[in-house]
Order: sequence, then structure tokens, then C-alpha cells
Amino acid sequence: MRLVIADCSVDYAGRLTAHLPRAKRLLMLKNDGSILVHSDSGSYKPLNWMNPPCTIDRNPASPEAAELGVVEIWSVQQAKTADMLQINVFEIIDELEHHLGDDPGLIKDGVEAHLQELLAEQLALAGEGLELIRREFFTDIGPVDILAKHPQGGTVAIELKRRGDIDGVEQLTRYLELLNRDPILAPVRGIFAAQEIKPQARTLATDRGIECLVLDYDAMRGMRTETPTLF
Amino acid sequence: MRLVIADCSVDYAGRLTAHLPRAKRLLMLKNDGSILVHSDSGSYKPLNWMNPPCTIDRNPASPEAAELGVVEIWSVQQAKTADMLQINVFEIIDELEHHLGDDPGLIKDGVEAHLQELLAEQLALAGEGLELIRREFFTDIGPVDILAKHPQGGTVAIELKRRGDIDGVEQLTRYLELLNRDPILAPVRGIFAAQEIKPQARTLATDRGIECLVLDYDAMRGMRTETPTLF
DNA sequence: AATTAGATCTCGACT
DNA sequence: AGTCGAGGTCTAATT
Repeated sequence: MRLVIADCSVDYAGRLTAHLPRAKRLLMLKNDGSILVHSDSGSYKPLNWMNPPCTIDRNPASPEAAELGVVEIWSVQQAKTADMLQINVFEIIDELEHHLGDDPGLIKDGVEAHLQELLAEQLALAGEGLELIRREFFTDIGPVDILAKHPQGGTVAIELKRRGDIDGVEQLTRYLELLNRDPILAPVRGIFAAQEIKPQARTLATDRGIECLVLDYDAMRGMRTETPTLF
Repeated sequence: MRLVIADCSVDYAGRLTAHLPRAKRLLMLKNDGSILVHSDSGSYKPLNWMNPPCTIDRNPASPEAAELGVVEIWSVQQAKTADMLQINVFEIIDELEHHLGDDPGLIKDGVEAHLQELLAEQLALAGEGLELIRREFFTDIGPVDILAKHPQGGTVAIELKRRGDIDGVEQLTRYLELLNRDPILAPVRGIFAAQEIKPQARTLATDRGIECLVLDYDAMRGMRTETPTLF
């Protein structure tokens, strides 16, 4: 990895065209040929960048560019698409290079998968007497997150989201339509479960006779015997 | 901005919990207190990070940590949420600091807005004789991208997407339902227009009597007199 | 390889 | 401040 602090301007042309006026920035050149342009604020997204695979050509400025104070022109060309990036370097303020080697990579504990697992264990949260049929119940139009037997007969289909949006209600509606055609499962009720349900989604769900269920992830996690403390 | 090349391991706890095993990495400390952990590959997304506002405490390792070779422990605490990041530094390989100052920011030319503008100009692409009523026609449930008068009477509602997904068809369906209740506009036909339409979306649209229209952005752009060349 | 759904999404626009 | 939609989305899992 090569790090360059430089006074530069940047132009990008690809899916869109964009321009960064001249300023002092960090140019991060990764080992795979990719490049990131970062400023001193903003979140993790760079101001501009090029994804690998790509090639970088460092050339001295043309006479016209040199006239404007440009020292070097870096042309970054994506190898698979026509995307390109041009960096006009006015001054290289500092430069640093180190070989980092391969990274072992991030190990993460998911959230939605975990939420599904927890709800399948604590199915009473969705209704007393529910009996799990299975998680990821496959249908022709996709998997239903949780399918359960209702104590008074019939079936319950649960759609799970981290954030309950209108799309999730549409999705569940399609499942319910399909499942209700199956005489073995019918009647199939729907439950729309999420950590947070948007008002529009709640209205649409209620309108369609779908129950809304807001889940407290931390409380559900707390129900388990293992209480993982971090670090 | 401070750049540190360090041999380190990282733990994150917040929306999820994640761990990065020990390896050589770049730690980027921005001026607003945020921090990014980058490896030498991957795209622009860091392996791990903390968004501003946050505070970073650099402390010498505890005796137990020192036993394992840790030199310093950096604790990064999000100011508004309970998110936290802990970096165990085994070795600082290099360090570099520069003040970059405020960035003037990115100037970009949009795509979807541009596509809408182009289609409004070249409405014949959607059907001979169509007459623009207006772009961004506001309804109670949101704006219809393009509304046009049909030469044989009635109205045409066009939903525009860069990528035509099933969601877009659902959206247009809701618009059509609403608009068709208006006797002045009815009957309202729907056109689903996008640079690329997914098979599932096409099937659903066709099933609902909605016409699909694939747009060639470059060709539409080429129709204009101005042919912007870059750089 | 292509498609789909989630993301510690991020980012901007608008209410 | 919250909500909604788009992204040069990216990313991983699944078909």
C-alpha cells in the first residue's frame, strides 16, 4: 500500500461524471491497483475511487497542464469497464509505502439470521401456542422466514425484517396469497415482524389483515442463557 | 489526518459484533475523530470503522494484554450510540500526520434525474403522440415520474428506474390504482421504463398490463446536440 | 456466472 | 429531526 498526501484535483467518468476541485487530500493506492481519494472528514466512503481491477499510469504533466501548476497526471483505467479516473497532482506533500500482506478478514455475527433463530426459539412472542413448522419454508416465489402451526388450526407465516418497510408487507402478501391456495396449510395468517416498523408499512399491513410485531433484539438475546460479554 | 501503519487486532460491538484477527493494517484517523481500518485489498469499504462523532483514547496496554504482546489499546467510543471499537496495537510500524483542511466537495452529474429529463424530451420513445403533462406529478402516495396525455384519450403514467426491479412495478401499480380513480385522468395506462428490467419485474408488469420499456441511456444522450467530452 | 437481499449501508433531498 | 429513495451502491449467499 502506498499513501500519498497530495494537492490535487480529480475527475471521474463512468456511470456518472464527477469533479473534485483542487485541494489537499489523501490518495490511497492499494496493492490490487485500486485507489481511494479521502478527505479529512465524512464517513468511510471516499470522495472518489476506482475499484479493482484497474491500472494506474503516472505521467509527467503535459506542457498545458504544467502551465496551470500540475506536476503529474495519474490516469486510472478500470480493466473491465470504461470507467476512468484522472488525478491532476499539483504537489506531492508526503509519500509512504508499506507492504501489508493478506488480511485474515472480518469475522462477524449476523443480525437478521440471528433474529430469525431467536424468534424461532421464542415463538410465543408471536402468539401463544404457536408450533414451529420450519424456518426458511421454501415456496415457488421464495422462502418464508418462519412457518408455524396455529393452535386453533391453520398456519401462520412470519416475515422478518430488521426494518419493516412497505416492501416487506408486499412480499408477505404475495406469500400469503400463494400459501392460502394450499388446502393443507389454509387458512394462513400473516405476521410482519421487525425491530422497527415504518408507519406506512404498518398501515398497509393492518389494512390487509396482517399483524405487526415489533421485536426487541436485545431483550430476545437476553432471554438466552449465554450472555456474551465483549472483549 | 493521522495515518498509522500498525500490527493490530480489532473488535467492534454495536449493531453487530465483529472481530479482526491480528495483522498489519492501515489505521486512518480523521480530523473529526472518526477512524477507518483498511487492508491492502478489497474495495473502498474499510474492514472496520467508527463514524463521527466519536472519541479515541490511546492507552498503554494492561499487564495481561502486554503479556500477549500488545503495546497500546485504543478505545473508540461513539458519542451518540453505544457502538464501540477496540484496537489492540501490537506494533506501530509507521506514523504520519498532515492537516488537510476542508474539502470543497464533489460535484456530480446525476443519472436518474438526467434520464427523466431525457425521456421527457424524447417522449416518443414511450409511444407515438404522447404529450407531456408534467414530470414529478405529485399524488398523495408520492410523485409519478412522468405523466403524459395519450393521443387516443386517457393518460399514461411512467415509472422510471435505472434498474427495473419488482419494487418499481409494485410502486407503479399503486400509482395506477390511485390515478384511475380520477375521472379526469382515467383510463391511466402504465409504462415501466428502465435501463435494465429484471425478468421477474417484467413478468409481474406484463401480468398486470403494464408495458415495459428498456432505455438506452447513451443513445438518448447522443440524441442531444451537446455531446460532452470529458477532461 | 447471475441473481437476490442485506448493510455497522452512505448520502442527499424533502417534510 | 425523521423519512424516503437512490447508489459509480458494496457484499455475501444462493441459484
